[in-house]
Amino acid sequence: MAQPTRATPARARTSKPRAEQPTLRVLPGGLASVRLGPLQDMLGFQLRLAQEASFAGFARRTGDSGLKPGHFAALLVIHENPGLSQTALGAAVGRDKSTLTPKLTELERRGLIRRDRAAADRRSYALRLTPEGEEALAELQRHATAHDAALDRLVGPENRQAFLETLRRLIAGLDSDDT
Amino acid sequence: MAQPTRATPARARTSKPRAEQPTLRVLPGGLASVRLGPLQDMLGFQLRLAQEASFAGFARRTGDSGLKPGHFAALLVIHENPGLSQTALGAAVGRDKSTLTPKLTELERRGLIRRDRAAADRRSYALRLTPEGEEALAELQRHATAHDAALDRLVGPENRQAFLETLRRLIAGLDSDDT
DNA sequence: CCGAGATCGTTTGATATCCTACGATCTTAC
DNA sequence: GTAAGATCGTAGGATATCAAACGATCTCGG
Repeated sequence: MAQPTRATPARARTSKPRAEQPTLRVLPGGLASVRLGPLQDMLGFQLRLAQEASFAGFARRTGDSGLKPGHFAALLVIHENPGLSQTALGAAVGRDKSTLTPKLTELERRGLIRRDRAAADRRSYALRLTPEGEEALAELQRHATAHDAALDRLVGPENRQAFLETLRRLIAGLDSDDT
Repeated sequence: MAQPTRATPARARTSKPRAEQPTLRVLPGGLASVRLGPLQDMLGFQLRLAQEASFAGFARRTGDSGLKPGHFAALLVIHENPGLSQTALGAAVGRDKSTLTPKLTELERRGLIRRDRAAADRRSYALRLTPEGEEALAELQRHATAHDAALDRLVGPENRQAFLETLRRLIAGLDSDDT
């Protein structure tokens, strides 16, 4: 790759490695003392860590059922929009349709959803929750509510709305173009 | 901000599917009109979308080099902590050591890093950037700075610090236990 | 010293995800 | 009507990720 333009203005930023330290101890135990440098203050990096922590927290709550955040989102959207297609569901939850295929196959196998051929368009499926699906959703909803309450406590209830709006601005603003 | 006591005491029941609609049209084009229900206000869900949008935005900027956010984080941490081990790097950037193996192999193949056997512990590698690695890092740093500036504009410079701290609270608070 | 247990990096296996390709079907321009 | 093009769900390939298991090596108690 190395394109020609790479005329080495280099050096530039990234702070220096703090003059030859004695090899910097990265303790055996696990940890600590690893400098993150600029990363420590980059929104994108912290956003990733926060998202993963949230995902793990949710998964921890629902661990036993084997249903993860993604399943919850799918069941919820199907519940809210009975009869929608797989493609529409994917767009709503932000996943490619091909990613949903195996997920929905599994939810169907578990008896949580039905995939009826849409009368109006025989290529697509009309997704619906079965009674068992509604039940599973209610159960997940309980975990989700508890999880969101935990997030709320950390965010600070008084900041919740502003935080949410900031996230939405990021989502909308990065939707496929930036400067 | 607005948080009238958590206005929505949880509409408890995932709101109803709006009595049998005429099958709810999910337009062909790309659509819209898909109700997200409670998902719309869940921090975890919006956090995921925001993180993915940010990742995509960064990747779009560095697309040509083939270096993604993960590579940037790795190069930066190595730069900041020359000589650290793969395990320590993984802990710092939040990735399992086994995930880094192929990534580092590639960075080495590209000549961006060196993996010297650590004198003190011949099981581990002492990671360092090569001059080419420093150069690549500087280039990525430019993209990262631009990207973060874009995020800044969306977050609102005056909210940046608070937003960052909120993310850190979430990360720390969910670190492996909640209620 | 010496052996038990821990840790390092790798390998392998399981998911998750995207993209591209594909057959079936729908829509639309003629 | 009909044929070209778009879209639906699926299959396959590529990458990313974690967890478990493994050989090599280190550490520590005796």
